[in-house]
Amino acid sequence: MDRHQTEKDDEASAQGRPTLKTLAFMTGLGVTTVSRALKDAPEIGAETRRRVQLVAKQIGYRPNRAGVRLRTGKTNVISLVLNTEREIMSFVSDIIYGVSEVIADTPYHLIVTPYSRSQDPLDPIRYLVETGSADGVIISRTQPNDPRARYMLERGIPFATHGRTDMGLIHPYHDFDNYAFATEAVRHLAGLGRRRLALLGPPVELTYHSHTLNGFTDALSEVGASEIPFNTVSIDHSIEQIRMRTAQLMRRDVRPDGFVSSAAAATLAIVAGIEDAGLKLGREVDVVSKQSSDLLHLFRRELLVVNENFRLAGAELARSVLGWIGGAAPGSLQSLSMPTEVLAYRRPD
Amino acid sequence: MDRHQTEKDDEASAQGRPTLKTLAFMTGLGVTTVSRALKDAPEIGAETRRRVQLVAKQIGYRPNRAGVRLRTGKTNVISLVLNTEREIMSFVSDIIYGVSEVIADTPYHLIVTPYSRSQDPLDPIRYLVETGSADGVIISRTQPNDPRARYMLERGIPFATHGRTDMGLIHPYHDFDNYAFATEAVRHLAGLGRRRLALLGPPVELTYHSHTLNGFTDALSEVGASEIPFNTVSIDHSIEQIRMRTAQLMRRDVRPDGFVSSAAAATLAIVAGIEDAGLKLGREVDVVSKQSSDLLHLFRRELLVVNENFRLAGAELARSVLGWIGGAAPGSLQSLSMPTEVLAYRRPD
DNA sequence: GTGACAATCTGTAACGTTTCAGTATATAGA
DNA sequence: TCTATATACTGAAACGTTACAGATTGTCAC
Repeated sequence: MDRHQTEKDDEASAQGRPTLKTLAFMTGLGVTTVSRALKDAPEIGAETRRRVQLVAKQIGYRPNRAGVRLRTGKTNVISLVLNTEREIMSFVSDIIYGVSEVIADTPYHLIVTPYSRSQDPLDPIRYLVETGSADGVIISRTQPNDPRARYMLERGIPFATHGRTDMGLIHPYHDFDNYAFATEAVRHLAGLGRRRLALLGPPVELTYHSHTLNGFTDALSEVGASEIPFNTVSIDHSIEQIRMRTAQLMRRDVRPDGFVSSAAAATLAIVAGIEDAGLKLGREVDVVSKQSSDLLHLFRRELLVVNENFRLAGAELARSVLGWIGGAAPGSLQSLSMPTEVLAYRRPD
Repeated sequence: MDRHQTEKDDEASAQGRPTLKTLAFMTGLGVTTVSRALKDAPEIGAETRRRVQLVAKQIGYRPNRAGVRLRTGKTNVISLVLNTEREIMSFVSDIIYGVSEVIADTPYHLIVTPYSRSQDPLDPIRYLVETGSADGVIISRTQPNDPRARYMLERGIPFATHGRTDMGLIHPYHDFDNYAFATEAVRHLAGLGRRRLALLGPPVELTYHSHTLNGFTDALSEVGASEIPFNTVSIDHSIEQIRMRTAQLMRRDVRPDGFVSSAAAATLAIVAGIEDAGLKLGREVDVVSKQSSDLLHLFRRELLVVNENFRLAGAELARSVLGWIGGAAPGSLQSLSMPTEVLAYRRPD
């Protein structure tokens, strides 16, 4: 009666990582029972369940990921897809930490899937989907009509986008309200008496370009200010390019007396350009900039800043993907983060 | 004679991702033969090999990672272990890209394994080793006597450290020559007539603390300058802390007329502190700083900078780990990166 | 005492791969 | 013609897990 074991079970006592077989041997149960007991299946007796779980904890049993993955197809992997050339530096670091924070006490691992300038952004996505390498995907640099989102939606693989799309398709996203950022920025500049404003925004292909631009122009007409076009560059351009163009612009007859900038590094370049042209921040011109870490006010105290929290974005995106994987409705996994009011660390008076 | 198949093989034609079975069915060979043909095993006929590889390419066969991993234990994963609180921002981003660059055309995936302040740094390593989650590991924030390196060396898992250890144990590393950085920095400051120098270095527990400090003090005596102690803070401290301490220091009677700073963000804080005390960079005091992205000269043109290339570090570290996995001698996988000469973007004259 | 039924537990097969121990054929040597 | 050997291929087993389809109890109504 207590001789249930087959001869093979004895091997289970061999050293190495404990498996279900080890647990089965130790508890005198079958591997099936052990497997089910560990996941609280209903047809397992309460005492058995407790016993198995106790032993499992004691010997530090951890399910073999390859075994689970092979059998079930579940990878327990979230992939973060990043552009290795154009991504904002602090974005990469913070979003990774945000994601990590959320998946820390889940069985999920985070894998980073990079793609470079030259590649079709769809390439890494195709790879992930075709090889079934991840249960969920996070993408950034979202476009209004984003082939990646469409592709993943078609294949039914859970994902979340940093930034919204505009294709009439529903999927999880997290976005910063760049419309609100731009309007706030313009209003603030107007409050300082600035009347001719220039915008250094994201590149046209990204969705938040139009969000930012719309906020900018709407607020311009609201406050009765005018735009000095500055769309030969975007925050994707090099520091040197932006600096040079800014200096050119500031040497014109009609030059802006205010800037709105969508990224901190670009703001450094704008300020350098302004100073190259012999003008002074806070005197001839003011700049409102987004930043993701609290450093711009050290750069020039006259800078006006709005904070965008990428770590929070990472956490939200991770929560969204996990939610979708867990069966939640994609439409319920969308979030928008509001900008803080414009922060002036020290206004000259 | 052409009826080798068992009844089961017919299933192979079912849709879904192609497997070895699919290939075996299509080529009329056994799965073993296909498996061996794909990895250029010697006992496979030349024509068969070519035929199998052609078909495999045509239908886009990709080995199932879970299958390989389960059978062989090979994960094809490199894990980058990061501290989610203390890591330098640009370090995270650049090192990831550097690693990605190297593993791009290998079967390896990069997984990011985070740990937080509260945790024992050994925890994530133990997890990786115990669960066999990675074939190779990259760690940063290396200490002279680093329990993580010792642990991995004992278990025989390939790894590389960013920074050297000092335990008499041999393992791959990549390091920036911080001794050379500090000596160069001091010499340059001395060349500008600076005589009382302060060092804002890494925290004491990291190996490159003493490298930096030794370079600093050695060069001090070489040029006959003296040290103003500034070791109540390190580059790990918050911007606010560093700023405050710097301002305190600069208001003393004997204050430094030169700083050496090991990190760009810390340098921003130092400069802010200097200016808080009513002094001017380039006049009363000069600062030499390491930076990893080319932004400090925009901040204050008087800053003197030395570049440390983290992307290259990432690439080197990845190459080292892959090399070790591939059977190279750990001692042959060590590299040291020399600092550029101190760059002054524009010296006031 | 029998049958029905629920409550627990179990072995087998399969996921895709590689390794092991072969098998079949051809070639060569005697 | 026979044996030995090299060449080219093969099936079965195993890695650790879960799903499926039972199997073994005990309880209860009749």
